[in-house]
Amino acid sequence: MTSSQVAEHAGVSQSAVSRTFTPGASISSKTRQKVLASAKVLGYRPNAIARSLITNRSRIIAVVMAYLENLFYPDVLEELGRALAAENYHLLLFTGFMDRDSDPVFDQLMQYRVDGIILASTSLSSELSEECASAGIPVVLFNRTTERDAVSSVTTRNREGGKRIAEFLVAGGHKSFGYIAGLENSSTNRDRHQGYVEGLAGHGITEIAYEIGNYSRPKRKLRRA
Amino acid sequence: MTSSQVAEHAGVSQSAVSRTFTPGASISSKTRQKVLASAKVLGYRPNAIARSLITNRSRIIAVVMAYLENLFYPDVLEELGRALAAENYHLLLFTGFMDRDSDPVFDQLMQYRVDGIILASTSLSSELSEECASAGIPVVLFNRTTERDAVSSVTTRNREGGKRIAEFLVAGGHKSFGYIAGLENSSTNRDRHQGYVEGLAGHGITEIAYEIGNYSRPKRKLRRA
DNA sequence: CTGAAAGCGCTAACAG
DNA sequence: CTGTTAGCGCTTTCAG
Repeated sequence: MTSSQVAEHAGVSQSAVSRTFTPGASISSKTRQKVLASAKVLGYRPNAIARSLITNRSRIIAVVMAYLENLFYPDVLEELGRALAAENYHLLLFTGFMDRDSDPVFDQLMQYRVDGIILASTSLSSELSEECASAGIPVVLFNRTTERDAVSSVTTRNREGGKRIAEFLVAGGHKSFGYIAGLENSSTNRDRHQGYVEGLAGHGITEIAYEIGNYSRPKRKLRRA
Repeated sequence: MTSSQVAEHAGVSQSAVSRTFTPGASISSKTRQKVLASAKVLGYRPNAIARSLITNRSRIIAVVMAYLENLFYPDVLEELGRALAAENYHLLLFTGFMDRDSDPVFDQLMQYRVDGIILASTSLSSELSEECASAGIPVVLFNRTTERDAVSSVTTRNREGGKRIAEFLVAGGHKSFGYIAGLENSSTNRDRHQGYVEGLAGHGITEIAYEIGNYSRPKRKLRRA
């Protein structure tokens, strides 16, 4: 079903059909009704692909989440899906690859001319971040930060969180302290650790056991709903 | 960056550029190299949107998962992402809406001319399932079954599972039995229940307490990674 | 408000 | 193997 076919059926021009499905386009409600009626009969839906080609906007946002094992991410994903749908955007998900080889992912992603990229649980090589910038594709990091100021990022206040944990433990009367790191060189981990150390330092505590955990646990097997 | 620009830069026809990026196309390796070189310099990537418009294949698979709260689904999603990427397909995710209003979702989904639809944690209204069929879009249900034979589905053997649980409990010497249902009218729940009842019946047990749980638990709040 | 016409970037015959 | 040509389905000037 194409707009031309609908136009023919409705006895109007193809442009009229296009205008019918373009919010705010200049069209009389009479013509509009005719088109809508024909569209319904023929089961017509505008072709988003063709539209994208000419408007240069795909209304697709790429979301890159290397893994979903961390329970936090599915929650985020669901929320993201809801929010994007509300704005009539669509979510192209890239997941299930190791953190290392994200470059080929971007190659794919660029080909779809996505309107924006949300990076969670992965980072962008500086080369690619530059390419996105020069291509005019907005990139936002989620739960990550970076020094490059071209890239926006959304995170929680990890340092504050670490500090509060420290206060909490001290207030609980604890006497010996430790810290189990996540991915050691992630900004998330650095910030939490810093806050924790600072918090304890405020109480004159400097002796803190340290271990690296990498957020690891035995790999989950597929489970049944 | 368009193929024409690359063609000009490389001193070949635009078709040559197209052929360079079409696996199996008839092109000399000399021309190919020239094109590849120019493409690299200019940072060219084929426009998947334009390609889709003419080939009528988007290489996009829509995955519909109403919610991701059940830990099983993120696992599936990750696996799906991996598998699709390996075949050079892309995953358009629809999530974060209530089970009821999935019809508008399909409206969106149809506009993108997806090559196929995977439905998990949601069902398709018969009307839409028909429309997909007539549009030639393959649909597969995941973790759901249906009577309509036009629709394929992938599930685990729930009946067998229910039966085995029964055997297990009996073998453990238990004497009184109960069953907590999930969503009561889902095929998944029906099959498990049936298997469980059958299994127990095999041992002459017919008295089984019954309660509906709806897989519920207090709604999870956003958690930090 | 409406239609005609030009093209978005690409693939797919078609000749050479 | 290569270039030329004709569209894919749509939006967007441009006249009327």
